[in-house]
Amino acid sequence: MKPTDAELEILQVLWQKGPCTVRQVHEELTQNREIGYTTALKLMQIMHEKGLLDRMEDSRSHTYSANLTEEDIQRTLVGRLVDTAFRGSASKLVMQALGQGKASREELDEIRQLLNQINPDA
Amino acid sequence: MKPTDAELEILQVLWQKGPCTVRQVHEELTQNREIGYTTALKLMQIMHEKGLLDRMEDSRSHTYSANLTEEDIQRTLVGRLVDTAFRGSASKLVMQALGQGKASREELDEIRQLLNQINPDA
DNA sequence: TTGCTATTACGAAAAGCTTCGTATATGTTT
DNA sequence: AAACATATACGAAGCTTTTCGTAATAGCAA
Repeated sequence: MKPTDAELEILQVLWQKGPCTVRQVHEELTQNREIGYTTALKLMQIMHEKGLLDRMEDSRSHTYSANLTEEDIQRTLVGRLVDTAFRGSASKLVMQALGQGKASREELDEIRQLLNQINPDA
Repeated sequence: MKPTDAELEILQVLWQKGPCTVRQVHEELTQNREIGYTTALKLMQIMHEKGLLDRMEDSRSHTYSANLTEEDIQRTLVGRLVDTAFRGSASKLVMQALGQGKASREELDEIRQLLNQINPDA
């Protein structure tokens, strides 16, 4: 399940804030860019139809929540990117990401630790 | 410059085979999926208009080549994915990619070496 | 030359994504 | 109850991407 760009924006809000009404999501989105209320509503309705969001119809307004975790989507998107842009080589993607020089020393240490867990005797 | 999915397929062919005619690209694409000749042609014409491909009009048939390197596009796509799906954290993406367990021991060693180059005294 | 084949050019249909206007329903306030 | 505010529902327009049919063009073969 690969979300579209607009869908991913909405998922980000729900992952960070937890279950939200359309109004709450819309307010968050307008922090970053202009987008109409009914646009956000429509997107979330479609995402619900697709099974991407759960919906609680408690009160007058509905409360939506993400049906997949952030890690689920990250796994999907990384897998796709490896296949389509890196000819299946996850390590090439890793090298590219590390090469951008945006990771802090602490993050690099974390990665080192993970490497040791995967293949300790190197 | 973010290529579409279909555009990326074509770029992959050109990166691997070097400059190609539409026929050559089309033959390669049909190895993986069904796609009409004129569909491939149209895509390549559009990519040329966008500046994504160069075109040599030598003979009757034209020869196309990628205008950006594989690394250029990889950098763009990784950067976008980090921003949209990993909240800007390149190291989270790296952890996710490594966690999939698809990298061989040799690849992991390569990554270790790169880590040491970036931040040797850890 | 006349027809056959391979190629590009053009246009438009089909599908998916994004956007929002308008209508409708449901509470809330006076 | 009447007016108002807030929500959802619906439908459609606009844009991008993907697809291919048809026409025009250029070389090749008979």
